[in-house]
Amino acid sequence: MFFRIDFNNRLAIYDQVVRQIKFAVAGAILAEGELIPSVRELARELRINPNTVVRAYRQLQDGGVLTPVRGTGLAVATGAAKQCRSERVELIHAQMEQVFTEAGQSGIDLGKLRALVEQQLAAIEAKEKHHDSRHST
Amino acid sequence: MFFRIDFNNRLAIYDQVVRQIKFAVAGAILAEGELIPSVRELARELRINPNTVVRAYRQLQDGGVLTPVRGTGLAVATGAAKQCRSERVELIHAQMEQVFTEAGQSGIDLGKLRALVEQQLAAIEAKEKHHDSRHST
Amino acid sequence: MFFRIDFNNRLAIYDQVVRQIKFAVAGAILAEGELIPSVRELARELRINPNTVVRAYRQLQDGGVLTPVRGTGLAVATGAAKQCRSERVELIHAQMEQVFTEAGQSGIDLGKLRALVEQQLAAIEAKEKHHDSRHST
Amino acid sequence: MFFRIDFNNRLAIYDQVVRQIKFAVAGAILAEGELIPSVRELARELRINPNTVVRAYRQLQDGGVLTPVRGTGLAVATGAAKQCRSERVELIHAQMEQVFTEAGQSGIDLGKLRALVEQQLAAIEAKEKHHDSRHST
DNA sequence: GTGGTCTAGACCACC
DNA sequence: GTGGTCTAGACCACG
Repeated sequence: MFFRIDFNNRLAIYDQVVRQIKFAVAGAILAEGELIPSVRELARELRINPNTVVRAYRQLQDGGVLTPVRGTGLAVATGAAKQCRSERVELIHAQMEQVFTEAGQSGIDLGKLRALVEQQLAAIEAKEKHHDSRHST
Repeated sequence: MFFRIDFNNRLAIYDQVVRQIKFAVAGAILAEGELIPSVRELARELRINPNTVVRAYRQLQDGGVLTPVRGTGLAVATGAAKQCRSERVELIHAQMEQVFTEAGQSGIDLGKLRALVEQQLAAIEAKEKHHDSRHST
Repeated sequence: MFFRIDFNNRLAIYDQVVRQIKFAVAGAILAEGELIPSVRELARELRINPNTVVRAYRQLQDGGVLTPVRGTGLAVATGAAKQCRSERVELIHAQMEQVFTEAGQSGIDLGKLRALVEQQLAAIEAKEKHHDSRHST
Repeated sequence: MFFRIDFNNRLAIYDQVVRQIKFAVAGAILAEGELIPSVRELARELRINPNTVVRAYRQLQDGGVLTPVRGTGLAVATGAAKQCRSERVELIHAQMEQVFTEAGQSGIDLGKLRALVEQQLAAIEAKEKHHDSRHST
């Protein structure tokens, strides 16, 4: 599929799944109306327990991102793309805030901090270019 | 004291204590050889259970940051400052990596991401200047 | 299970658990990869508090003897057997050193001391033979 | 004085003091009727808290090993030597038993165990000879 | 079911 | 007063 679980991440696994599904919808990797992978399939792929996937999917249904298709499975709800795009910024902002707050408390030199940040941004940029060269978004 | 606990943070409380003590040592807020607050005192101040502090302090002892002074309390170990300064970068780097990895996967626009980052950096810079104006490091 | 707690021993209970688990791994009573008893189970069996077991298990994880199997329990880490075998000698040596140092300071007659020692060794030998007769090592 | 405190020993400090005083009496290093060091003096020498010495001395008084000499201090009680000599074996035996029991449980090879023991015995023998060459007991 | 964490409250040895 | 240990009982995430 389109993402992996970071077992070292403090974020709960099902939360990671929720996030990533939302991101996929926001980025149109999952189109509205499209069927998402079955619980079993995603669980196998991510090597996590099916119950964990169930939990994530339920949360996404409750949030209006997914909608059940009788006898078929779950599909991305109509209107979910827009919603997820706006949530995306919030989610990232919230995480950024926490990390930078802690970094600020650490008393680290601002220059070093900026260097760390630039390094990360560059890594993303590199990955994006590589991705674009394969198929345009 | 010199920090607070974020009860909403997914990071375990004792881990937050460990982190903050390390940061304090790294930033020379706690000097080598200096006695740290007693278990009971810190617990009272942070409004957490003494056992939680005990656990953090024990971890710091195991890590060579603190050293016991028999019947008196715990003091910052000699050589801890240097160690904590290098650990500080690692800790922040690790967190950054996680957050930026997720941000990258989110497919967010690189410009928006950079804007978010700059906002955070500016906030830290502002806080630091304010701090410097009170007493120079 | 394979050991008991000596509540009169000055050694902390969780340290006794750590010790005995290491010995069990060293002696191949617990094989690498094998699941160890759950926290609750061992606590029930040894009639100690689960938290005490938690503490011991955590220490063993930190020491690389145990490794978590997500959602399943804790297993003996690969490579732990060798490590525990070498630790075993160190642990016993350290205890021996203490006792014999005190014995030496006591001014006891060397002959009497040797007699005490031989008595203990004989006891162990007897027990071992008895053990071997049940199932070969 | 005639002994040191092993701060790594699991035995409580005041217990170590008690033991060592008894051993000194048993070995006639402290003769019956002889004044023992004052609380302050011993505390300073062993680098322990005077209260700890007080506690040890009280225990020795309760055990009939020491007896107060009005306005002067504490002296070795008459009859203490014999008593301490018999206690000495018991004390060492008890410790030996514990250590060897634990060693037995460890499943260590009997040959290796015996080697460890012989090493310790040899160390004591060497020390004793050296001591005898200075002044005969 | 599993381990991980936290709280509350107790006792001990040592200063 | 200090830290060290243990118990009892609770909640959470994960399988």
